[in-house]
Amino acid sequence: MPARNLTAKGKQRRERRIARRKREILAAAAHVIAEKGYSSTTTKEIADAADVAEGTLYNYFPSKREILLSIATEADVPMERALQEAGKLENREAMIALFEGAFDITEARLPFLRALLTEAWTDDGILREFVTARLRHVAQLLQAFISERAADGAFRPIDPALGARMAMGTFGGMILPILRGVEPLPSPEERHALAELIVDMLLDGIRVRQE
Amino acid sequence: MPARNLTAKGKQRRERRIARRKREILAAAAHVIAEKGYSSTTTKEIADAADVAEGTLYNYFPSKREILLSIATEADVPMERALQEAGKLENREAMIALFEGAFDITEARLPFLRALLTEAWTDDGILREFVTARLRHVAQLLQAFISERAADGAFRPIDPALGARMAMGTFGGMILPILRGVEPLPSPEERHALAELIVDMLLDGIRVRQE
Amino acid sequence: MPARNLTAKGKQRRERRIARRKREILAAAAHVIAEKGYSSTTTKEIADAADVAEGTLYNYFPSKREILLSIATEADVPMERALQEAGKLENREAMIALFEGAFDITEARLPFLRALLTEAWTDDGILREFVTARLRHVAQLLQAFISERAADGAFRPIDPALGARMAMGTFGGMILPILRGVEPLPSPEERHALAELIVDMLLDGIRVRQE
Amino acid sequence: MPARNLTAKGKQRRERRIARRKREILAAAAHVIAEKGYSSTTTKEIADAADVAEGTLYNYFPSKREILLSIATEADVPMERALQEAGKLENREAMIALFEGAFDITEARLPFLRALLTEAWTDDGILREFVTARLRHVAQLLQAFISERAADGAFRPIDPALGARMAMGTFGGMILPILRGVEPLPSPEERHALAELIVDMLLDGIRVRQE
DNA sequence: AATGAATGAGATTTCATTCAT
DNA sequence: CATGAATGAAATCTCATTCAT
Repeated sequence: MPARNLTAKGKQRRERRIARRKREILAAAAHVIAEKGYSSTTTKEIADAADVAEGTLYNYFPSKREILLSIATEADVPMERALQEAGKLENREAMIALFEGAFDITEARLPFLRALLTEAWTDDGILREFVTARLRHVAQLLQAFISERAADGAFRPIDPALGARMAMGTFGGMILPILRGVEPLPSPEERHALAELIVDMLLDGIRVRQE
Repeated sequence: MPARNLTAKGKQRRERRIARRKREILAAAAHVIAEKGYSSTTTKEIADAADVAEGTLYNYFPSKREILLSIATEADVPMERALQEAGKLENREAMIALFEGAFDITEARLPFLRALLTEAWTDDGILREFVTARLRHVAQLLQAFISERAADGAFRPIDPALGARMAMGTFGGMILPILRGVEPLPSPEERHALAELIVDMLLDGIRVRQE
Repeated sequence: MPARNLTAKGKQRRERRIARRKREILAAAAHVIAEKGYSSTTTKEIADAADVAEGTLYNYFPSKREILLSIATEADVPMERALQEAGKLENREAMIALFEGAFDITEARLPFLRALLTEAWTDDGILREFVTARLRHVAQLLQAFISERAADGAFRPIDPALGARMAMGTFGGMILPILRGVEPLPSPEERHALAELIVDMLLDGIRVRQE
Repeated sequence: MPARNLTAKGKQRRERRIARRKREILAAAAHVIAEKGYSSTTTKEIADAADVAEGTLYNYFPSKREILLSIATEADVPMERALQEAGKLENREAMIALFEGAFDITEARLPFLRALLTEAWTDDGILREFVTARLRHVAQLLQAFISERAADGAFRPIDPALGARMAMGTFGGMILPILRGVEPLPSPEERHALAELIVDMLLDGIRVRQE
């Protein structure tokens, strides 16, 4: 029997090896691209970072651009999952969990997210497909939450869209310096306290209640 | 006739002409770079946008990189000025003026700022020299304000640095989509109301006071 | 007045210079491609043959392939012209003139034709656009001629299409070794005699008339 | 179990298997190379066409170039054989048989011949070794035939070399479009009639004898 | 000063060949 | 023997910069 008929087991092992190598290249590429931006990064730098020859990249990705898109997708996966888990925002605790989870995702995919944001800043296609869509989803969750609370008189009657954008901006103000690499990630212990702080500031502001 | 026998007046006119052409090139370059990012933008594209030949660029700037740095400086000028005018934050009105002024600067220099931020996201030198320094200045103003109010019992005793970052993040959440071009600039009339809203939300939060 | 407004004269001179350089590059490229075939020829070889830098090629042609197509067009021009001049074939002399003219074109465009035929052999698009169309035109002229002569009893009643193909094949048998470079071009003096011979052989064959 | 303890029978079977696989690869390669030309054809395309892995090619041929040379040889074999059978041309029937046989060889080796001619057009080595040599052999047969007939007054006293070239050109005009794939092969029944026509045209031309 | 063709270093991509499995 | 991922040399193409006009 010629060797061209691989056993099922051998085929699986091969597929796993390919998938693993693909992930390795993507991780290396995300690191370099996060540092320098996509167009300033050369395929040679990606290859060196992944410790393979330049030609090898092209056994796994048809072009440099396709590497970038795979990074975007990879960065997208856990966001998608987290949002599905987040479900409906119902109260302070759910909001805290949402922000806390966002810190966790950031940790897990820091270079991927940083590379993604870099390109989203100039590439409309990537912005729309991978960033705007997700942010809109979050904004909807927040808006629905704000509207409900406003309806039962718990929240002030501001424009829910504006309120959502402020909440996201507030979180963005925390997370962007981390993604950019000028601030360290908060430790897992600090995250809960920080998320609480953000939520409380959003809810009650900085000013002491004048009773 | 050689150019060396110029009257003082002629010399001035020549200098003004050069300065004007330089600004034209910078404005054109800022537009293109804001759209595509620095390294994806070619000198030909800049030259075309400025309606000059490629070689002409090099009569005004020694290199492509120097064009980027000039853009950053140009974007920086009004921020510097605004901060000096802002002086000490003293009360709600001063905060509102700070945010409102930021909208005005954004309008005046939109492509410059967008180009600047694009590169700051990946270029540490530009980040430090043109962005971090300014943001730190704003952060200090806000921190001092928060500390004072906290001292006299008007604000809650949160970490002033954190409070400042939240304030800036909140504003960033408003301004980034505008810089990115996915949201329109608020009209001059809207700006004051928007700045008031931001400040009030920061001060009192979204939740209705439970008296 | 800034230099960007060129005089009409200067513009013409510039255009002539560009056209001349374009022809130089094409001629050099045709030489190399005629020798080695299109895909075995590197842009470096073309550039060296034209005595310019590799990058310069791309100031005149958007891609290597476009150079090939320009060669094909260039080779096509005189054939087109000759066919228009050939008009209707009417008698032995017109046939002789047709074949003799084909020798002249071959001399004028030898490398272009050789490069063209090389690629037409494997490239269907080039074959159809630049070769088949011309050959079909010639075939039609010959067929019409044969049909007329057959109608008035001067020619034997063979299939005119077949007769045309034989005539062209006969000429091809003379010209292909020349295009391939294994036979020298006949001198201008030899050409007429050769064309006469071809035509007479076509008309009367090799066999002596058995009266 | 090591392969070295093979019986004579086993050895033969192994050799036959190797030879068979080699022929399969060559046939596949000839197909692809005939379509695209040698240098535009990749080893991957050859391997895919032969339904083996790229590496497998190198178990049978030391290099891509060697595959081409084997194709040339393969194309050459039946021509060699046919020429030996053709023996001396003696009369009209022998000429017809020569041309008819050439159609048969063409059918048997179409992709091999097409691939061979493609490369012979640009590769001097291949031209000399595989094409010129054969053609010269045919030309000699034809020349000898023409000379003899001319000596006994049956043929007109033209240059025998020229006559041979015209005969071959005439046949080339029929066969090249078939090799190129723009005309279909004549059916076995048509071939004899076609060969007769070619020979009669060569002998007596197209013009009706004016008795 | 202004021009834009020329340059060549360097970027992306291809592909014949090797080699560990 | 068969495989196909890995390799890296070489190909095509890009573009910041220079320079003759």
